Amino acid sequence: MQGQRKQAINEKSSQTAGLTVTKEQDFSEWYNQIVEKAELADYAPVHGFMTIRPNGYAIWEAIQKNFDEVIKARGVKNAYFPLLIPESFFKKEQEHAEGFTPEVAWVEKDRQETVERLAIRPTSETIMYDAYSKWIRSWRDLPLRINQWCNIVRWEIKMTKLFLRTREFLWQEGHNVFATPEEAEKDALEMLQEYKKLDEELLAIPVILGVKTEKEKFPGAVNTYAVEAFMPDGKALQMGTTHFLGQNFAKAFGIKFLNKKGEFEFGWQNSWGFSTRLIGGLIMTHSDNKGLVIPPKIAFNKIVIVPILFTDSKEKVLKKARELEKALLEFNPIIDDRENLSPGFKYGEWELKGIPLRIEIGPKDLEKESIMLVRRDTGEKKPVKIPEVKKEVLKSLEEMQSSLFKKAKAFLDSSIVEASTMAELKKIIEGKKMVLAHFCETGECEDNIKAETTAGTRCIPFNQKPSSGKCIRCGKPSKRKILFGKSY
RNA sequence: GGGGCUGUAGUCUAGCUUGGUUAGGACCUAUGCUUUGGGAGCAUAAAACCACGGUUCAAAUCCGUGCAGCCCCA
Repeated sequence: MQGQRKQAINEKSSQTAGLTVTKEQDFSEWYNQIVEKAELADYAPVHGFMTIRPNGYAIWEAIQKNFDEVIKARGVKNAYFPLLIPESFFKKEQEHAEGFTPEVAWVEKDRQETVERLAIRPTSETIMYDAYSKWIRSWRDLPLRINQWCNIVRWEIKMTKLFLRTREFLWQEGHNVFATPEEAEKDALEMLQEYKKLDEELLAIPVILGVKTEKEKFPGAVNTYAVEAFMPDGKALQMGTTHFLGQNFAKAFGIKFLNKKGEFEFGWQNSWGFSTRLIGGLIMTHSDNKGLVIPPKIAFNKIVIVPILFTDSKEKVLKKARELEKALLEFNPIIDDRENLSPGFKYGEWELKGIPLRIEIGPKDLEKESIMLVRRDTGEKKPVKIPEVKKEVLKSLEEMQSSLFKKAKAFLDSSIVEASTMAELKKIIEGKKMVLAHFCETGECEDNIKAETTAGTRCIPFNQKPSSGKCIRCGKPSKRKILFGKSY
């Protein structure tokens, strides 16, 4: 809000609304302005926390609604587990404890009555699996599939980027238990496909699927899979992750069942989650220099109707606009009948807020029994006869959805470049693209590549068919290629 | 983890260097009138020095600490 932001505005002080920087000029500031001006979120009084405003929360609700149906069809049930977790729970699984302890927020106040500290959940494996150990007794209790929609707190030292990095965020975390490893791993991979579908079909954000390296995987997991998108500023963004946990947590928490032979066995588990970060990815991927662009499928209000109000024809125009509103009710249209604002102002405002379609209706249109239909992403204006409106709206929404995806897909595809030397790799990453290269998959080489390239280079998970070659760093045999790039 | 910058009405700012009238302007908001096909006009009103401490006759201004925000580098 201050600093850079002020400088940016000084340059264009005559402008009173809309964005004051372009996506190309200053990506980071452009992002901040969209979040603020489209009223998606706001800064909270406490460092690293954010308030999600109704416009932003509506996007989250649409994601929730869609995904909730998906998981329920898979037999997952929603539940809710406590916010506070006893410290001892954390220490039961060693890798998990080491991975999360540095960023746990502890509740210290008024806890004299107990010796034990309480953690605000940074993730809920421990508290959920403690409950699971009580609930699971027999093979007949499996599979157990439970998801929760909740908030979590990870007390990072550095942060702040609304939606992308805050200390508190909302997410869903699913935790399933199976009788066999095959089922658990298969389910984790299927969930990865569900994430891909959600990201691509609903959010219109193309993703890459893959498995994380040893260094990048979730603390306590056997395998971590992820879907990653690529942002216009040259950084990858994780859009969902699933973990095959093996029996690590089951052994730590005593999740065991009697199998058909009457023997005790530990359960095989997986977990999977995505967060409000998706909203950050959505904003960065589709929005432009006029403001937010929301893919139609995720937009709650898909249409804004702007009646053009002249004194002598106001009543007639408003009446027709209200009829349209009624006819288009299923798209949750906004009718902007504010009389003190000019149409131009309204166009700008709704473009900033990302409403997918605009219907302009004025006296000239009435004479022709038509309206003007305007697409948010292309700005294309099209006269439509009134009886055809619903049909054209549906068509435009579909076209917009697929056109946003195609555009983002073309960008992703053009952002992956093959390299065979470290010099090439560095150059490509500096050019804000990702590198596809052979890699020996040792932690040592991973660290070296990170150290030798510009800041923030990471291995990006990528499912690549096996192919033989030499590691780009050490020259040792490589079984497949892997992606490298900067990452959020 | 390292470095830099910033905090004045709901928003953007002037004033700070060199302490000194009633902290000025614009947008927004409210009311009234006139308007409305790409960001309308006039009038009136309401509204601010991040917090705490220090220096001083006097602090938005100088100093310290805290809180908050932004950027760059790891």
